[in-house]
Amino acid sequence: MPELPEVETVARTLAPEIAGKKIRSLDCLNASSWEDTLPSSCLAVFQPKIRTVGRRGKLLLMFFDPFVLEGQTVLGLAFHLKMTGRLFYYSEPKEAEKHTRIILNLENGQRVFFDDARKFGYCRFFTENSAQTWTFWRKLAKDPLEMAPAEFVQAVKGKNAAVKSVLLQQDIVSGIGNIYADEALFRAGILPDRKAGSLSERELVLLHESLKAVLEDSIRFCGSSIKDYRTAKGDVGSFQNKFHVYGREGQNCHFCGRPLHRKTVAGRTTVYCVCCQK
DNA sequence: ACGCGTGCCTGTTGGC
DNA sequence: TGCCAACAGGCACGCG
Repeated sequence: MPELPEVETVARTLAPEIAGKKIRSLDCLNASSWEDTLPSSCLAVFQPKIRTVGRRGKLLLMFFDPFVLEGQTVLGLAFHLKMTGRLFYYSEPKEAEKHTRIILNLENGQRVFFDDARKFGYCRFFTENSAQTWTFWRKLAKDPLEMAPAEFVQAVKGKNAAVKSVLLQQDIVSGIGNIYADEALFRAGILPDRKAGSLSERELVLLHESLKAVLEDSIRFCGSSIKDYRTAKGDVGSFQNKFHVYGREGQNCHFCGRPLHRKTVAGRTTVYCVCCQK
């Protein structure tokens, strides 16, 4: 399940391959994977050059030379990988695979595949007025790496929901999913079902530091490959070998040695240590 | 306004 | 061995 470190890794592995190249066309093999009222066929008309590849929260962004269509200034393509989405770069011609949903045809036969077994992911344009026309885009908050400590404290404090639930809300803080929520809460020594509003200023600052640390550590290891996630070059990440809690229910805590517990918080499987987290 | 439960979607896993 | 329910979970949506 690609979260911030995985999307960041895909962006970093994709950028050197496709930056500076023109998009010739887009093939949509599954209608629901193209989530825009503007037609993807306009790419074949404008053939924009990709400038850079970036990330906003868990959205992967391809910025290209803007063009105007139906009164909208199109700035680039946004991909949300959700759970099983993958982006692969191929320098050689390649047949679509079973789960290939979108193919981006570049110059010289090079292509980018958007594969997505469960079809939760999507691709669409982002435009100069996405803040008016795209609710998710408008509400998407900064990620922990972009936030100053005081910004994080301000965003989270006073919320009545469980702190884990708050961490998963992309309009409060972006980029975090089930894995990094559990890992950061463990590092910070905070129980996942504590009400966010019950956390002290010191705990909130520690949680922010823990989030930044776990996200940066994971980026260093090219993200976590549980099952589906790969880099744009098809390589696995290795941060899954560094997990303290995620997927380790019943196994011993790396710090105190006691078995880790599991419960549902915010509707998600949650693993934690009753001894090390308060 | 906010928190919570449900549906979307399909491949994998585990129990009988 | 085969069947099938349970499970994985980000986000939109509807309800109270």
